[in-house]
Amino acid sequence: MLALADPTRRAILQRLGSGEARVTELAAPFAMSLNAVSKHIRVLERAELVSRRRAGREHFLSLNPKPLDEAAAWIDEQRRFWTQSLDALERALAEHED
Amino acid sequence: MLALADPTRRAILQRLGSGEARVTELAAPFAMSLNAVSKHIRVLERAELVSRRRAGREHFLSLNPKPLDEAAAWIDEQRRFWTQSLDALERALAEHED
DNA sequence: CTTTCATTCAACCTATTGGTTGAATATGGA
DNA sequence: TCCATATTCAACCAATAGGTTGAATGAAAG
Repeated sequence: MLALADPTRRAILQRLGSGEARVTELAAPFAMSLNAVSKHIRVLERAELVSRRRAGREHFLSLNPKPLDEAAAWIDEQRRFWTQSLDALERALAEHED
Repeated sequence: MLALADPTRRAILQRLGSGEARVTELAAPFAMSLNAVSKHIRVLERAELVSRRRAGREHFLSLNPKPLDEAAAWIDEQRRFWTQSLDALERALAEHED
């Protein structure tokens, strides 16, 4: 499963961009149960996108920066491909239009 | 649905990176029916990640470069967030270790 | 024409996803 | 000690995703 595929999870990541937060805080903005958000967090954890720090009964979540770099690398790689094929297309069109 | 979420679809995109291809060609490497691949292609089309050129009974698919730039922009934006919070974390750790 | 080839359409099946609710666990505070 | 709070666990449910097969469409080739 791709953890980034779900909009709720992307929103959670975005929220964590401005600092760590507890489960309850993360859940607050959403029109769904705390349990549902707890599950989403678990998915993000399994994907190693966030990490958890327990302090008594409160769990603080924060972003884990590593996998993002991998994602960016993947996109960059793809981009090279695409740009390449765009160039080829442009050349082809130029020839055709003469 | 996030079109990039499926590994088959990512493989198709990667294949299209080296030039346009027909449905049958795209389907060949996969251990699934032609129909299944045809469906994946439709998803990629709806997401405007690929476009189709019909020539007789053959359909040629090729990459559509626009949405990739959007994706890259999104990732870059996220990256800024993450880097930021990493810095904060490092500062916090430094203080703590004294 | 009839047949073959490239592709999609339509109906169907199963596993997974994203959600629910209710109970369990464990910490904190009166 | 007793109750409230923070969180997870477990069982369940509906919708969707990804696959299948078989028939339909439409172009090419004999």
